[in-house]
Formats: sequence, structure tokens, C-alpha cells
Amino acid sequence: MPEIAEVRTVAKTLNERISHSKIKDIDILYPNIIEDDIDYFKKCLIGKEIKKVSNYGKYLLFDLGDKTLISHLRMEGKYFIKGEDEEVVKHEHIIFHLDDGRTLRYHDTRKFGRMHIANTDEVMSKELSFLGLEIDDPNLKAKDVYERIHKRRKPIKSVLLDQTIINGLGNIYVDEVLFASKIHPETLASVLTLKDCENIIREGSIIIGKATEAGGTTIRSYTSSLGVYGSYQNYLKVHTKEVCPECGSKILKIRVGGRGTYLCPKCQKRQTILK
DNA sequence: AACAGACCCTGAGGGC
DNA sequence: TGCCCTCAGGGTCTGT
Repeated sequence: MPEIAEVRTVAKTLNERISHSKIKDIDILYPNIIEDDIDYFKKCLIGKEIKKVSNYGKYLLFDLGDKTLISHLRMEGKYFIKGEDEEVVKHEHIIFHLDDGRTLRYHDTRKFGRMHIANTDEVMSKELSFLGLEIDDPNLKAKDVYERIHKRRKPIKSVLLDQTIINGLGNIYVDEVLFASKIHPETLASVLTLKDCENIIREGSIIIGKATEAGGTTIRSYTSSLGVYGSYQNYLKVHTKEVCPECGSKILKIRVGGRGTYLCPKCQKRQTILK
């Protein structure tokens, strides 16, 4: 599943390849992906120049001037750039025809992804204002995170997946961050100390930094987009692993809040008592 | 308010 | 070979 490192990679690649192209026409083959009225959606995009492609957390932002296309890839959404005359393949649901003979194609095997139009000046102030800060944002303070989570009687794993606390972490990187921070994923968020929050932010920033540099992670549930293959799967320490790289213990796979979760039972002790 | 569970989807993989 | 069943999971919505 694309998480922040993957979405940053997609945004960067799209920005390099399609910014300054103009949208000539749009084919919508599976309308449920689009949350707006289809005619309104088309009206907002056709004839507009894609000025810039960026991201905020897991959300891709296509800047079209007064309007912005906000696209969430969810589980398996991908973008591809192809020639106008290339055959439409299975799972390509939205085709953006560009004015230079290319097409931008939204591909989504499971049709979980969503996109909609927003006013550009309201993207951060309104549309996405419910999101927490990104983990490597210098304005993200351990104290603020601590204050937001210390009353939550839910496993820290579930709380870190809550995008309103920290924005951009998904199942893979939460497992990695908790392993690096030596925190058991089932530890109740309310038990964690300020120091734990500092560790989560520090380790998380390092992991997301390295993962972004590697172009993200390519595993079964998230393969290449735009022909770009990330390589962070080679650096994963617990997620999908069998043996702990630190102590050699067998990695446990459990379910936390309905999510498949990997941990080292020796390196990540469950904390139950307030420190 | 906070949490639990259903829902949206399809392909992969296991059992028979 | 092929059918049926289960599982994967981010975010949103509804119910408790």
C-alpha cells in the first residue's frame, strides 16, 4: 500500500513528467473513483494546465491554478503515463488526455482510490486540515503528540495509523517505526511517555527519510507506479520478516486493530505500567 | 468522545 | 483443472 514515501515518489515523478502539460479531455471508465459530480469534475479539469504535482501525507495534489485535484491512492492506486494510442488495459479507470499526445492513466485493481476537486486556496486550510503533521515536519513536537495520545486507550499501532495524529504512516512503516523505537504495537497509547513519543518521531523521520530516498517500498500489495520501483523493501527490519535482525528471535505476526502486524517479541516488550 | 465493526473491491492463494 | 472460500487493508460511515 502506498504510504508517504511512495506518494512522495509518485508526486515527484509526476511533477517531473507532466507539469506544464494541459488536460485536453478525460475518459471516466469507472465513475465511483470520483467523489464529485462527473460533469463538474470534467469542467474543472479540461483545458487546465497542470502547474505542479505535490503531496501532503498520502494525498496527491495536482495544482491546476484555482482548482486542485486531490487524489488518494488507498491500497493499490497507481498512475501511468502512456501514449494516446496505447491500448487501455484492465483496471485503468480514468484516462487524462494531455495536449502533447500523452495520457495520464489512473490504474486501481481494487477500485479503493478516490479523487475530487477542491479550491486551491482551501486545500490546506479546509480540505486537508483534519490531518496531523507529517512525521518529519520540524513543527511536529513530541510534546504535542504526547498530549494528543496520552488519553487514548487504544494500541499505539492503531493510534499511529490515525492520520489526524501523524499524517502519512501506513501499515508497513508503523511496524518499522515501532520496532526501531522498541515499543510493542499493542502497548496502549496512554502508557507511553514523552520519551517514547520523542523516539517515535526521531526513528520515524529517519525511516521515512531513507524510504523516500529509496523511492518507497515495493512489495506484493504495492508494486511500481510510473515504472518506478522503490527499493526500501530491502531495508525493512520486521514487516514481512521471519527473523529479527537485532537479536535473531522469530518475528511474530499478530493482528492489531484488524491489521496484520509484525514485531520482535524480545526487542519490543509490551509496556503495561506507567513509567 | 472514543471506539468497534461494516463496507468498499479484486486477486492471490489454499483446500479439496 | 477449477471451484469455493478466506484474506489483504485505508479511510469513511454507522452504531454503541
